[in-house]
Amino acid sequence: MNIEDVLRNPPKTLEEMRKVQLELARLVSLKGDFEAEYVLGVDQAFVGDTVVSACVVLDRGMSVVDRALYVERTEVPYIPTYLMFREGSSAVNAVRKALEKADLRKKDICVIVDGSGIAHPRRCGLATFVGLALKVQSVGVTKSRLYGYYREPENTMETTPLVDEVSGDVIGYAVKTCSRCRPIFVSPGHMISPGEALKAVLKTLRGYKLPEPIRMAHILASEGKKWVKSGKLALSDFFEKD
DNA sequence: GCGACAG
DNA sequence: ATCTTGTCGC
Repeated sequence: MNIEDVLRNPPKTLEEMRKVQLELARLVSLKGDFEAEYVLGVDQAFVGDTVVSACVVLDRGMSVVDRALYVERTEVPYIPTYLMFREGSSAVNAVRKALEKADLRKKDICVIVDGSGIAHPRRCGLATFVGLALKVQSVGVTKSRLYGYYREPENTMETTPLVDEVSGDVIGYAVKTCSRCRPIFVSPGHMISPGEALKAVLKTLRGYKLPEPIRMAHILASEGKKWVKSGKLALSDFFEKD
């Protein structure tokens, strides 16, 4: 069983999904530094069960280089810890489309996803799924905690470790990115260490609560959602032009 | 049984 | 995530 099979033939029951996550978690690599030339942000918006995935490509200076939208239907409802089965396919396709448009090499990118990495009960969140599916470096960022113990960071830009509730391993960090905001949670998705995942987020912050890649993707997804509702954007084919 | 629970 | 206007505060 490999991840291509998962994308082609998605598990149907929760038990199957749980098993898939456990298997995929074994394939994760927590080695790697944040040295990519380009940072991609991925986020989703919804219109009923239609997923609108947005992927924005930025350079190290956080200037937007390219954007891509991918729209598809989803069968799976939102169930905590099983988010990858609802948004994973669309998210992966949006990144593929962006990679093709900008003609980028997987070795030169880091994908920051709006969702958990290994900070997940079975160490297999949405960011991990995207990283494994495309074999690219990925980082997960969430606005609330899904899994792990942590001490509330008190001062702006203070970071505290996110600890695995069972093993005690450091699986990510809580970061108080702005004075009067709740912290965001960062964890490695694939091919990067917890410390470097944190560096990736800190280096892409630009005065807002969320790192630029995610913030930009969120804005694009909202635009895409608007277009879908007005009929100006239809379901994507496997690979179509713009 | 009760509470927790990404988006 | 989504439904939604104004509004309090840095």
